[in-house]
Amino acid sequence: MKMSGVASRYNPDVHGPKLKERLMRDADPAAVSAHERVYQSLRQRILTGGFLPGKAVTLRGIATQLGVSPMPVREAVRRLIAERALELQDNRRVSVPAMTGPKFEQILFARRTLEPELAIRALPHIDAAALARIEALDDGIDRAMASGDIEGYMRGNHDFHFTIYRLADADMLLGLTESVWLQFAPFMRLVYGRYGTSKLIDQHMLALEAIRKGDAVSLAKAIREDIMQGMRFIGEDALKG
Amino acid sequence: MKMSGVASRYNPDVHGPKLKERLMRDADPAAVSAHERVYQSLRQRILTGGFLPGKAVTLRGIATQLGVSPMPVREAVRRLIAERALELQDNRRVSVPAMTGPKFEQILFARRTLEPELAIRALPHIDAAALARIEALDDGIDRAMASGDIEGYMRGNHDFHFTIYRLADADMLLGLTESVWLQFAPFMRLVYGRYGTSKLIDQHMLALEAIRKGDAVSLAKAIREDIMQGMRFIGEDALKG
DNA sequence: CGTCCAATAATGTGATCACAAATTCAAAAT
DNA sequence: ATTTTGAATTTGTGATCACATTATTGGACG
Repeated sequence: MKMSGVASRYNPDVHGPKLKERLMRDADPAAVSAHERVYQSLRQRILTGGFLPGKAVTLRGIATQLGVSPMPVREAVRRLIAERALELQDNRRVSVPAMTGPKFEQILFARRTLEPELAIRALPHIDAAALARIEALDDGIDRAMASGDIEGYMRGNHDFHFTIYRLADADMLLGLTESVWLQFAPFMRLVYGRYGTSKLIDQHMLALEAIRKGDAVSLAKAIREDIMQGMRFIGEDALKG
Repeated sequence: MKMSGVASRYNPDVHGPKLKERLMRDADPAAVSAHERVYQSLRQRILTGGFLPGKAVTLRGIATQLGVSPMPVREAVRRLIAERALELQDNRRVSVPAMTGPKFEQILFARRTLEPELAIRALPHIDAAALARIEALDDGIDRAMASGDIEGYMRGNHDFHFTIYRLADADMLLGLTESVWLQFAPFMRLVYGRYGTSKLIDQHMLALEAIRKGDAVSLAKAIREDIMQGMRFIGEDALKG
């Protein structure tokens, strides 16, 4: 077995306590740690609904899939547990937590409170270039919806919102909001998986219009209604089904 | 050197890859993992201002202090970084992050938004026994203030607020709020350390009164004003000094 | 054909090892 | 006396090992 390829890829064979010949470290100055890569990978997968809630996830399993040792996975998973994206069950197994009625309601409160605020703060910083990027993202969402690409839709929707929110230059509030998204995203996927994207309505038009006019009040309202529409869609179905 | 003592305490000497004779595991059914103990310990220390912002913290140093190997410390620290209680600097060092003007303002927004809501939700669940506990905590705060016990004051203040908030039965919002507290607590300590507790005013009277009356509006207002008073105290000083 | 139960495999946790990068510190040079 | 430099130490990261605990499997018994 040849097993060459990317230099930084993990290969169990060549390691050991007495190992003299180390694998090449890429001298890239912007090199990022393995657990950071694992974290980003898991995070993206959670946000696009790649894990079934309740289904146990194993450290060694992920490690093998991602081509790293179990160690960086442990750190990434620990981080995601802290962000409540993952849950440590009583039998020490890790999984995406299930949704409950009270939790759903609290998420809704947090979103309604935080996200319009972020949008309002972002508004003054949205220049023409940023607006173009956001519009392009919305086009991508429409395409994903039309072709029934659930994963693409979810990624686009996330990027649409957070491209705006990031411009608010409010790191601390942004962090809270990211944690909230990690907690409901897996459930969006469940619902969409059942009904497809045909029933989705692009609610972003009003938000874009408000941005173009520089109208903060309308923008906040548009974001709030986008949240309410999407979450009601989940809330009606997922909790009962 | 005798080095006996608690069975679960870590002793570097007796370990090794080939070790046959393992140290006794306590058969306690409620046994908690080492990284959980480390996490709670570090968390409490952060909340009472036990770390100087910006000052680097070393994994091995904490490990030695707490009598564990570096491994559980890594997991606990990773978790605290995710909660933004600690920060990973670009040189890979970890420390309590510094306060900035924008961050302070965002924390204030989050607190004003989340904590009155938690208090309102808690109110219906505060029975006589719970009220007595909360009053006892307030007495403890007064004693700590009178004796200039900064650490005791901070712990009491945290317990006062979170004993109420926990009764809201709103885990998700509680988690967001805990992250927020971890981010400003170290700074409270800095200010109090400079001026002592003499200037502190116990703002909890109004909150207790509102609880006794079952008046949600007054309770929310009292919490909001408690936050504003405490944070203004920090904001005026810490950012300029 | 379903139900226990023992044996086996897999998993999370804690510990140690190895190494590169960062920090520290002391001696040499200016 | 201050700066520079280079060696030695410290630190974070990734990997592997060991073990208790939890799942899973496979066959014996009803």
